[in-house]
Amino acid sequence: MILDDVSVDCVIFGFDGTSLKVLLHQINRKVLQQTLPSEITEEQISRLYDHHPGMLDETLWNLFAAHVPVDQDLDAFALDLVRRAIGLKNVYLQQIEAFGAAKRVPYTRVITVGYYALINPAYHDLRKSAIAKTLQWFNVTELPPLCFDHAEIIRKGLEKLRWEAMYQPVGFHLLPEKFTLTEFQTLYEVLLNKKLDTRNFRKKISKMNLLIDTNEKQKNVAHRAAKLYQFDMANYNRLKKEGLNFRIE
Amino acid sequence: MILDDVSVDCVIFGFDGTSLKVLLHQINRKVLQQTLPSEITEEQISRLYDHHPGMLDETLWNLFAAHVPVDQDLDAFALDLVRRAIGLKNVYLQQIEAFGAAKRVPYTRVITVGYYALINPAYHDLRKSAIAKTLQWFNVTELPPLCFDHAEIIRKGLEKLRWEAMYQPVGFHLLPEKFTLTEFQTLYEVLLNKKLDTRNFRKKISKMNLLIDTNEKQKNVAHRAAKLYQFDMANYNRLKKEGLNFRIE
DNA sequence: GCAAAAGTGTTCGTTTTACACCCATGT
DNA sequence: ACATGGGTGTAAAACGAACACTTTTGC
Repeated sequence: MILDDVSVDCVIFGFDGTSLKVLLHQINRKVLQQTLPSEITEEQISRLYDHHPGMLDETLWNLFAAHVPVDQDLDAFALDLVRRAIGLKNVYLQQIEAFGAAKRVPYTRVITVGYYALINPAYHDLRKSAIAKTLQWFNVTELPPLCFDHAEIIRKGLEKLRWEAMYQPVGFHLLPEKFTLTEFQTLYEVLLNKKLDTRNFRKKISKMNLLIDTNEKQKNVAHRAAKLYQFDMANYNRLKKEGLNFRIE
Repeated sequence: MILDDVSVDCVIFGFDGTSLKVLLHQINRKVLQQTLPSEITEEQISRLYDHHPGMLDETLWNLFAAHVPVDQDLDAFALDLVRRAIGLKNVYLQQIEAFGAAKRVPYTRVITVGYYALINPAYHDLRKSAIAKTLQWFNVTELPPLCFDHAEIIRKGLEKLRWEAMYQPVGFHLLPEKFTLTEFQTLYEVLLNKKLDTRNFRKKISKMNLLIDTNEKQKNVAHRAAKLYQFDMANYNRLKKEGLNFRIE
């Protein structure tokens, strides 16, 4: 059994080294069946379609959304949803907030809880996803027409991501496991939407002691190869207890 | 018609000049009828009671909560709820987040959206409230046994309030319209849970240009009377556009 | 005149900003 | 050898932390 009036919507953010992207999809009945929990009946799916005509509009794009099963925790269900969408675990997931305008979905009342996920697109072969054919990455600054209030959910998600990235090292979830300082800086320039001074940025980061030098370098680049670093989660947790305040702005 | 599986829970914070308080109440059937929207039938109230036995437990205290009417915006409904609880408008209200553990309410599935409201207790004669007899302010550090996951909602609300107070001047909503710098400092000491240096605090505040000197002073105090200030909302909005960053930590 | 809280400046160390050149690598 | 991005230090300014005494008021 699912709750007819409560859904979860996931904004999946990715960083390709240059710009911040959102993963969107277009939906059809077959895809919907794979996206929703297996216990859902044909009749329930039909009802969803009757209530969400926008879902079938081929000019509109969607976030990953599904109605919440009556017996599943909200957070756990949001994780499931991301897994079904892109076929992987270990995704960093945060709740954005609840969206509850009475008419956000026409014809029926659905309150949705927004989440955002951070992934590194290079890690994920989207062709393996069950709904691969309709998946596409969009630049956050150039979104296509979106279903329902999905544009608003993305806007709020982005606002929250920016905020969190400034005060907690969540940015690492958008990078490959091993990354260069330039990649790291570019990510923050994109998130904060402003240029940062390279020397000052590097000084700040290195004083934080949050990176492990892997002693590896980039390969096959047509310029001096950059050192590769890893995020030092263990040390971050240690320092956080002692009151470290991470801040990049 | 109300949604059986979606409710709103409001944490009402107040500051009495010394410590941060939460307004809680104990509930009975008569009170519940006044708290819920008028369209709700007797039969629906009975169902609520069947599903929420904790609500009638006289040893437990509650946040202000109600199920969401099918045709009302979530934010607007949360405001209504606060008004019904304490009988006033112009309350600062923020969403905390959605709480969706499958078993947060026993016997039935209810996802709740938490909000926090900031009020100044001196302004509000709680005796005028419809549910006055069961209302009580509790220190946030000395909460009584609470219904459901209300302790968790308060904890998260407090966390969010602290966070917002550090980076946005929301603290003003907890003070009287005219307040002294000492009151303002005490508020932030309570919110941040640490002592602040008076001279440095005053320097910082005055550099922000967010206070209007009312040219009034305290009266009938057994010591030098302090100047009274007002928050300069107009200037705050102007400065925010130019990129002021309010920060107290 | 005394108790109680209001109000005020300076010094010192830290952090932030601004800024320009040499280095390593692939072609 | 050249194009491309990687990597580094220093000086000046702004900011934050620490700290003690005088003023005003009611009793």
